[in-house]
Parts: sequence; C-alpha cells; structure tokens
Amino acid sequence: MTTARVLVVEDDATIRDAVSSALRDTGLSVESMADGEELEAALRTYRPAVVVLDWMLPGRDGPQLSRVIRQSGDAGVIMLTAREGVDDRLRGFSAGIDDYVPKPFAMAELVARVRALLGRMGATPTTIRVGDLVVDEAAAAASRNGIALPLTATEFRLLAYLAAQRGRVVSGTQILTQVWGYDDYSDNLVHAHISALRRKMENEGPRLVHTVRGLGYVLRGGR
Amino acid sequence: MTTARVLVVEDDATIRDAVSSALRDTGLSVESMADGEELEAALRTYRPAVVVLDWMLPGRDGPQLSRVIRQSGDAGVIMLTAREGVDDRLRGFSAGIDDYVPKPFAMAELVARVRALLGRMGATPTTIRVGDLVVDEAAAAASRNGIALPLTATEFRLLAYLAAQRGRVVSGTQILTQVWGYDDYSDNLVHAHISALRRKMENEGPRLVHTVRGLGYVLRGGR
DNA sequence: GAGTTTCTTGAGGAATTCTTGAGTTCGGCC
DNA sequence: GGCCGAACTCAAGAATTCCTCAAGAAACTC
Repeated sequence: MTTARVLVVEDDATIRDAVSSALRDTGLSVESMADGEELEAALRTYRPAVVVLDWMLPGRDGPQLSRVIRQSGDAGVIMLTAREGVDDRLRGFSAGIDDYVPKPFAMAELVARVRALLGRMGATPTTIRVGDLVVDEAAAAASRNGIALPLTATEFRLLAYLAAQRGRVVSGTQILTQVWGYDDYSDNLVHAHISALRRKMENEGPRLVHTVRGLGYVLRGGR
Repeated sequence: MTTARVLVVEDDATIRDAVSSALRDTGLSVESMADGEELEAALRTYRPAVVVLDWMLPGRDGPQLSRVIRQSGDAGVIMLTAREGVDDRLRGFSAGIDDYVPKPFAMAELVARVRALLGRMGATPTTIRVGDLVVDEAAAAASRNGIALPLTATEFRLLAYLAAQRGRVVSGTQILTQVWGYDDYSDNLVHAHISALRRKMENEGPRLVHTVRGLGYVLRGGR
C-alpha cells in the first residue's frame, strides 16, 4: 500500500511544522504551505488524500479554499479553527469540510482525526499490529490474541501513540505533549498511566511496553 | 455495479496466494490475511461480502472467527477444512457458516462455491445488519429479530448514522454535525436521543449502542 | 385551531476516570 | 555491597462525563 498523502495549509510556521512532523511520524507523506495561493497546483501535482486547512489565512481563507478542494477532487478536508464562533463553524460545514479541530488542540487529537478521516475514505488501514497486539484506531479498541483489552479513553490514546511510534523510544515529555497536550512535565502522570496500561495488557501476554531507563518508553514485541 | 469483495483468511501462504489469485481471476476484489487478529478491522473497512476462512489458524481458529463475522455484519462464510468427520462439519454449520470446502480441493470447486454464495446473498441492497438488528434505510424502518422498532424520525436518523458507522466510535460532535447539521455542541441533545433510542431498542435484546467514555458511541453486536 | 406527537433543554445524581502525592522498588554506578 | 536517582504502584480526592427525568417549545395532523 502506498502511503497516504496529506497537505497542510497553515500560516503559522510553528504550528505548521509541528503538525507536519507529527503526521510524518505516523508514517504519512506530508507537504505543507503557508497560504492557499498555490493550492490548485498542489492538488493537481501532489494529489493529497486529506488537506489540513487553517481557518484564518492570508489571502483566501479556509472556507474559500475548502470549496476549491471539493470542486476539484475527492480530497477530505479538516479545518483548524479558533475555539469561538458558531457561525464560522456553520459556514465551514456548509462549505463541505469533513471534520474540524478547534485550536488549541493536542497533537494526538489532530493525528487521530486525520487518520480517522483517511480510514473513512479508504485511504489507509486504521489498525496497527505489534506482535500479538492489535490497535484499532477507528474502533478505539485494542486486543491481544483476539481478546479485547478494557482500556479507558486516556489509556487507549496513550497506547495508540506508542503504537504509532512503535520501535522508537519516546520520552515522557513527548508523551505528555502528544497525548495530553500539556507542556509542563509531571513524571507521575505518565508513569501512572503506563502502569495502568501494563497491568491490563500483560494479563494477556508478555511485556510490550518496555522502559528505557533515562530515555523513555518503547512499544515492541519480542526481546 | 461494484465488484464483490472477498476476504481470505489462511495461514499457509501458498494456499492463500493461490486462492486469492484464482478468485481475482474471476473478477472479484480480494484481500487476504494470515490470521484473524485484524479481522474486525478488515470487516469494517473492507466490508467483504464473503469471507473464506481456514478452519485451523494460529490464534483464533475458524469457528471462533465465524462467530465474530456473524455477529458483526452480514458477510457470508466459507470454511476450508482439512478434517474429515461429521462432528467438525456440524460444529462449523452451527457456528453459522454458509458452506465448507474440504481440503484438498480443486480451485475451480472453491471458486464455484464462492460465486454461488455471492449469488445467494445478492439480494440485500439497502439494509444494514448488526447482530439481530436490521436497519432499512430505504424503508426508514428498523427491527430486531423481526420485531419492528417504533422509532421517531430523529431517532431513526441517529440509528441509521450509527449503523453506517458500525464498529467505529463516533463522538458526540460528529453525531451532532452528521445527524442534526448543528455545529455548536450540546451534550444533552445527543445524550437524550441516545437514551430514547436505547429504551426502545433494548426491549428486544442486548445492548447494541455502547458508550465509550470520553470518546463517544459505537454500534456493535456482542460485548 | 385544538390536540397530539416529537424535539429540545436543564438540572440532579450516579458512575467512572483522571490526577496527585507518598512510599516502595528497581537498576546502574562507584 | 551500598548509595542515588529514576521508575513504579497504590490509594484517595477531584473532576469529568454520562444518564434519566420532567417540562416547555415546536411541529404536525386532523
């Protein structure tokens, strides 16, 4: 399966880069641009399956662009909006966007929405497998050997993040920012949830969440 | 007419590939997997009309999987079994399989059985089945075990949306936008209607609308 | 226009889950 | 082998989230 392509249109460079690399980390192909001037060209040459679109943009704004996208293909649209403004949202949906994410957002939230939309559009599988563990984003469910794990929402988000980064060591800080959207670091918050996750996962098989002392955690089968 | 989709679950790569390409040669769309770990996700995203299932599989075996298939949708099941013996056959049929093919088999035999089963199942256009629930969009009616559910228009739209997204967790916001077309979120509106829907549906059987705390709701049979 | 059904809203209450802090265990290093 | 920091676990309070009920508003029907 070819990797799904995502286009990010956002004028704030900080947000743009953060979003782009977060999406890339989950194995997607990502292109980005600061405004919608060259949108048509990008749609034609890059053919993204999903466009992540900022609501407020210099030049043509999000709703205008989403109409262009709708008209010229089958790409899905996810809008990034400031929290206020019911009217705005209405206009967004009538312009044919598929989902919206209010700012500020946890990166994991956006990633999950993008992946969910890709899944709905048949562009990418929504499951990740690590050994005998299966993480199904769309169903918000995880299982080992077919036995469902009774995870809470937060535990699932944590596991889904580790699964997306499988084989790679992620630090407590990374987890906190990606899963919770927090900036200040509290050891315990992450530790406590890792602990709960292990308790539930390791009933059904060998350890999958490994701690790498001084660095963080990895999800991987074997060893 | 879209081509019919067939899912092949067989751990022996040689047989798997042979079966897959034989079916593909007759114009069917085919996906395959070596075990049943990701079966649920495949059912949801790929929506096969027929699943060709090996009896002996690592992890969850054929009969177990066929129960999963029965419960969560309307795909037909053809079992591949190496074993002789009436007992096995009986157990297979009681687990709700539609046909079985004993190994070793001529490829033409299997292809013929698959096509025959597809033909038999051809006549279910606008209805969605989830466990014992049937949702008929065209007729705007729903029933459980043949007993009609006295739903109001809004309740039906809600159920139809959940049915279309069956197996996938949908958030309150998603429901509000997709079913009502609203964009400002009011917990209660959705909650109240979910509540009413459950009251009417659960007179006739076990719970189908499951709440996933912190995330939303899923429509699915079992668990 | 009256009556009936359906939709929407709000608030109370219940249940689950999140988060925190303290004490304990673990692993590496001297 | 002992020390130190890092990681883990447990328990309890806090906070969220969800459910139900009841009543007013709106939409139909006759």
